[in-house]
Amino acid sequence: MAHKYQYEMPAVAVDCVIFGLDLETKDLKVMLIERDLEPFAGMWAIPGGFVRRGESLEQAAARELEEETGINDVFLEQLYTFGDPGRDPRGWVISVAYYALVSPEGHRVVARTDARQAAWFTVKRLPHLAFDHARIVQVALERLRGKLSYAPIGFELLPRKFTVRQLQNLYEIVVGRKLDNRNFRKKIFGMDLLRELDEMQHGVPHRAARLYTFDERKYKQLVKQGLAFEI
Amino acid sequence: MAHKYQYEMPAVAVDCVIFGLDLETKDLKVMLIERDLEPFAGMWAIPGGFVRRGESLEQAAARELEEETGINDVFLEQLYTFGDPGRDPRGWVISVAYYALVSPEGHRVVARTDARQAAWFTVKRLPHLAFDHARIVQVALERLRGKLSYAPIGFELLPRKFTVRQLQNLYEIVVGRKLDNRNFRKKIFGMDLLRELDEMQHGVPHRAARLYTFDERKYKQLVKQGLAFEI
DNA sequence: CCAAAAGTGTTCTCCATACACCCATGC
DNA sequence: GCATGGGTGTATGGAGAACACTTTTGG
Repeated sequence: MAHKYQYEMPAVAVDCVIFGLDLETKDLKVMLIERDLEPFAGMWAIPGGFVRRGESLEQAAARELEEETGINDVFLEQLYTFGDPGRDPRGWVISVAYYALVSPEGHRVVARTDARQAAWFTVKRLPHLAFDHARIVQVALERLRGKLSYAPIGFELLPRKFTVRQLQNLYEIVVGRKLDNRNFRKKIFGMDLLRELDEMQHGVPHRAARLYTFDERKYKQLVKQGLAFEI
Repeated sequence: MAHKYQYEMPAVAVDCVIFGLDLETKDLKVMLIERDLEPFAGMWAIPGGFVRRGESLEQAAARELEEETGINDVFLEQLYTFGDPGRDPRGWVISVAYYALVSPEGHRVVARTDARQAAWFTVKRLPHLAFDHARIVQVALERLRGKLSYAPIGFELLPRKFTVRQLQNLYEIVVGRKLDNRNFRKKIFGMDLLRELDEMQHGVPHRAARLYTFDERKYKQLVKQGLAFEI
């Protein structure tokens, strides 16, 4: 039982930075919710809440994600734990932050039934955030940028079937710099991680691009051989 | 006040994986303490304890480190937060894990005054550990190995004045594979991060090697220029 | 003078980069 | 037929990897 310890105890929350991609505007987005309770009522924040007895931290993060935004079954990874005294005006609250990567499919617009609204914001122009959430988003962005170059997590931000150009756009958006398309293709195809589909892109006013999927089996084989993903 | 929340609350601990280097035997070591309290009394564990009101998580980790091993003023970085239900037989305890890197100077042998003993163990042959500490050490090892190749944290494990060979040994020990000394020197010197001292190694039964120190100012300049450390 | 580790250059291969044009499709 | 993005090859330079001998010192 927790209360047998001699010291005062903190509350433990999980908060989740949700990243999404707007393939049209080529923007990296973060999903925020509008707080309906004090403190910071009416202000934007990343979704989160208190951990419950009997659940793991990751389960708690997934539950809060689902409850507050309707998003489920996405890439979710622990980011960092924030525990500075004074970070929450209610008292002593330690927050275990996670970040999620969601594909554009099915999560384009999130409509929640409860009063609280959720909406996507471009990372370049975020509103003022509640608590220390600006800091948390900052850390999440650094992690995403860093990890993208050595782990195949970018695919989580794309639809299941995507074009090579979309993949390149993703990297350009997150890294923040243009890449040479010939060199990019060489590298991607050289890793042999994409499965070419018979299907083509459609509904575009120009030549249709071929669609690919990320081949997780090939990736796992590659890892076993000691070869790493790198862009 | 924490107790106004409706849910039961966990206790929050910090635990710390302490890495050290044995330059003689070329072993990577972890410092463990023998528990004197239940649960797991008499078993080896990584040092840790509960966070107190008013201190940050990092302060708590540093305090526990000092209290239980006498080590202070060392590299300390947050690792991961472990919160699976059932990880602590006393009840619901979430642990924020840190890892520390200590240099051989002054911390070769730790003699604590209280009953609990602390000792260095080779990572290759650790005893059975209390709680989920084996898992925590495992995660810390992976982080150390990974981070060593893109951040200049290895110097934290060496004495302030070291030879190039000692630096190479460090990398060979942690990465677990022999490196070509000519290529290693080329790379290290090419980054221009070491300050050459007028001093030489002494007390060795063969040609004495030159001593160097890590030049943090040069490193910070390098980072500003967008150039990254890499081995 | 012998043992042991320090210190030093060159060659080759491969990968990253730079760079420009034709192709397919929708309108 | 034209506008728009899709898709393709080559040449060059730089970095990493492979590789062996001389130098210095203590004993």
